[in-house]
Amino acid sequence: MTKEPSDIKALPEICKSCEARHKGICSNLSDQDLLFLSTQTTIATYDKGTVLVSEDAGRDIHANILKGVVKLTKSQRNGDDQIVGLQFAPDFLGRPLSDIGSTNAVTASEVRLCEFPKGVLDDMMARSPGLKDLLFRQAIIELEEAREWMLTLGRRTAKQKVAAFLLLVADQSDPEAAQAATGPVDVPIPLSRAEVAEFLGIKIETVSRSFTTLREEGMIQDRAPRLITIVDIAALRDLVA
Amino acid sequence: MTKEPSDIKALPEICKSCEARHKGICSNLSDQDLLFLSTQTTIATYDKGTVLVSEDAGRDIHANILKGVVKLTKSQRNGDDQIVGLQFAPDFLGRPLSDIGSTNAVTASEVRLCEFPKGVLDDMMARSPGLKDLLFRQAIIELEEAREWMLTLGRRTAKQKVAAFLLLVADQSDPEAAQAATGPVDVPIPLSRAEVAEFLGIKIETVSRSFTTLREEGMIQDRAPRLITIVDIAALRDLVA
DNA sequence: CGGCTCATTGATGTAGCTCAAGCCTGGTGG
DNA sequence: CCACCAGGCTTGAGCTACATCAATGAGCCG
Repeated sequence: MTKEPSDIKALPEICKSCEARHKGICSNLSDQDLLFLSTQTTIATYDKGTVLVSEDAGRDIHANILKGVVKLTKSQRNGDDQIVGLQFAPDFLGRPLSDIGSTNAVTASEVRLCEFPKGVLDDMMARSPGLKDLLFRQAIIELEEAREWMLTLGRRTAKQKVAAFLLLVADQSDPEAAQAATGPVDVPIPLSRAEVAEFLGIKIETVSRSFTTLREEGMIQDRAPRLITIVDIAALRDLVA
Repeated sequence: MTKEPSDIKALPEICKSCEARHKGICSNLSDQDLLFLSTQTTIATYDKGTVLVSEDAGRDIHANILKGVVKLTKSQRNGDDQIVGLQFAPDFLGRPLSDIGSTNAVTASEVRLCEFPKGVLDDMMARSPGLKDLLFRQAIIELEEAREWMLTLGRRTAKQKVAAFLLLVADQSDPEAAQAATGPVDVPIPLSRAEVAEFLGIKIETVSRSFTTLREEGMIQDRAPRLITIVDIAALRDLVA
């Protein structure tokens, strides 16, 4: 982990080019609120595999994701975890009401964060109702996504699960191409096979077999390790039903 | 469906004994806000199987649940649905930011609601920030519950799924007994076998077999149709891991 | 080059699905 | 009051998708 203290005067440098300023949580802050917030934040980069939020590890980061992918997980006593969601830039990461729940957050790649100290978030929410609205909105979006994923976990075959995963990632990495009715889409896969398995509730071998089936059927092609292209995204969408 | 217009002067009658007044969404309203709200609400009772919220049926009720059980569902084009959550009194039912998502709500029993007209909720949220906080809080709680259920859907066997369902219902219908470390708990089952199957992502026959296995193992006993007793709730909890 | 980790592939086992037959329970009508 | 029927639940017999166990291959780094 490396830290770079944010320079108070450097607001434009930090925030101007920041996605969170435009699409994320900061988009609704007044200039002076943003200036104040920027004096409180720390930019930090974490290696893959770092625990960012965990009840029993006592970590509870609140931050905007600037770069990278964070996986949200739930654990059982027996040891095997379930990935319950992924977060990408410029999502807000952290538990607004941190007394509730026991979801953990772990980096799935190198991740760069813009962190708020615990407590500053609450102050800002009290001060700027627009911020609270945005967090409320994100919570509702995440709730919908979670419920949508329950469909994938409960009602779909392994092949459909992998297809759903590819669509999710495609939509994240290249929204325009993914929304298009047709045409190939290049998709970087942000997770290892083991992590995909954890996300889909199946075993790693089954993930692998599903990938090769999709490849044999011409729906996807391998470009490089961790990079595939979806040949016909409409067909893939169709498969998921 | 039957309707009873709420009497403006009858605030005490309607709200005093209402769970929502104490534990639910109304608990944070001032007396005059509550009085105003009560002039806008309608008490209504719906038969089992009534669609309360559905994007494409054009229904979008906002209400407190006074009695009964509501199931939240997601549909696929292929026709088979997934129940993604249950709601009980005195939960708030409805989509605070109704532009997001496509979850449906259908009554699983006879249900009595205290309905707000669409729009009044937004007014009240703007007027009473405490109300917004409560809705925010409920959204986060539901998000955690959804993610917890993803564990059940993705990582557990049929028997464990049924056990998890019984624990969920027990905790809902008799929290004190369900929290207790030991002792039998009577649990009314609010769903048909078909609905339980839809909730757990398994087939109805498998639900049935799991029930009989649990019965044979002495973990549960049949009391009546739709009423079982959990003989040893700690053991059941243990099973789920 | 040897020793990693990660991914693929094959062979076999099994939980849960499918298909199909009873069986209660409650309602309806003679 | 009983006979009948319909819908929901249970049980059985076989099948299939995925898990498990095990071996091999491909990139990567010391």
